Formats: sequence, C-alpha cells, structure tokens
Amino acid sequence: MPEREWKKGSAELLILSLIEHEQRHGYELGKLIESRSKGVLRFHVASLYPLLYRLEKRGWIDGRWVEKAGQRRRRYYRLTAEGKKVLAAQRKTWTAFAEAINRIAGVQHA
Amino acid sequence: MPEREWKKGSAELLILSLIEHEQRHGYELGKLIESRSKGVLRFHVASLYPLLYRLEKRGWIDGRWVEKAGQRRRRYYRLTAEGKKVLAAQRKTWTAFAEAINRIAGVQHA
DNA sequence: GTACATATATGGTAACACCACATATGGAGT
DNA sequence: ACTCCATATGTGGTGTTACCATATATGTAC
Repeated sequence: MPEREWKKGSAELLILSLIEHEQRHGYELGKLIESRSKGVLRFHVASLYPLLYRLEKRGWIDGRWVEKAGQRRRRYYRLTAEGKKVLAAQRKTWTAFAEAINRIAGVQHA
Repeated sequence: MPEREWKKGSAELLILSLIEHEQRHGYELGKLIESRSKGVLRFHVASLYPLLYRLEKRGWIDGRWVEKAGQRRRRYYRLTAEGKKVLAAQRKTWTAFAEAINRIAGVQHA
C-alpha cells in the first residue's frame, strides 16, 4: 500500500501551508495535520522534527524558542520570504501532479 | 522539491490503472505515463522494471513473454483478481489522500 | 555505419517516513 | 502517593524505493 509513500514530500507542502499566516510549533503542526485531514494523514515525531530542521536549514522557515512558566519550551516556526516562494511553487507542482494522477488513474476529479 | 517524493507509491496506482482493461508491456507503460500526464510524470526504466517485478511477485499482476519475429521479446502484464481489489483500494486511498492535502494546503479543488 | 526508437535489465546511491526509545512538565483520576 | 494521559521535543537505526549510470539486443532511417 503506497499510502506511506504518498506522504513523502507532501509533508513539506503541509507544513509550509500551515504556517503561512501564523507561526506554530512542532507538536501543534502534527496535531493539526491529523485533525484537519480527519485522521488520513499522521506524521510521527521521528518524521516531523527532522523535517522542521531540514526546512529551517534550507531557509524556508524560521524557528525561535518560546519559554513560558509552567510549560515545556516550544519552538515556533514562521514562513520566510524564501519559504513563501517555495510554497507557491509547491502548490503549483502538487496541483499538476494530482491532475496527472487523476487523469491516468481514471479518478473522477474528486 | 518534493516532486520526486510524490512519485513514490503513485507508480503502483498508475500501472494497475493502465492495465485494468488491456494488457501492456513495460516500455509501453512508461511511454503512456509520460504522454498521458503531458510530461508531468516520467518513470525511469530503473524504477519501472523493478516495480513490475514487485507487483508480479505480490500477485497483483501477471506477466507473460510474447515473442514476435523481427521484434525484441516483450513481457505483457495483465491485472489479476487480487490486483483488481488492490486497485480499487488504492484509488480510494489516493482520493482520500488528495482531498486531505487539498484541504490542509488550501488548494482550490483543482 | 551512425544515430535513434524500441525493449528489457541491474548494481549502487540518496532520500525520507517510520520504529523504538528517551527526556521533561502538568493535570486528572483513584 | 501513584498512575495514566496529554503536551512537547529529540535521535539512532531500518526499510522502501525512485533514480543514476550502464548494459544488452533488434529494427528503421539517413
């Protein structure tokens, strides 16, 4: 079952989209993806955190630690200018990809 | 750029769909995917042939050699009963996946 | 006789989601 | 007090799989 494979790469688009308008921390992103996808998508921490480091290293997102009393420290991420460009490009790529799959696999537009 | 990653797993759905109604050989499948996707999807031989062996080993597709004078031998694949079930399941999974991505990434239905 | 399309095949590499496990804090239930 | 769960971040090792480069073999066109 290729479900696992489809998730590869899609994670980037999801993360970038979710922090497009407001900064979020890792755990929140994981929970958001799970709830908004109605359980269809679930990224494990061992995928999520390394991904965030990769995106930050590439300069697409920018993280900063926020410490609050009576709470474990959180790292909040926001989209950089470069990240905005990448997000736009990935949205376009995703749309073309999904259309191609639907055309070949004969899935009625969904 | 996650384009490469998205292709992982999608190959199975594409192959199974393309041999749903008529048997085809490997090279033909590669060319069909490229043309029908208008160049968006292109699977290299080093991905395609090993994939066909995997699918056959799993019993989802059934291949047989066809030799014709003045032509290199070709291996034609057809969908097995088990393959039909898998195809139906994968179509469903793909649709749910694409919908989830679109919902979260804010892509207008495409 | 060279170039290209057709057609199948494979050893090695890179990417990345996942498993299992780890650390740390706060609140709810018993 | 103690257990359990939700919150929150972190990592070493594994498995899957698309791709690179390269190989073999046939037919057609220039």
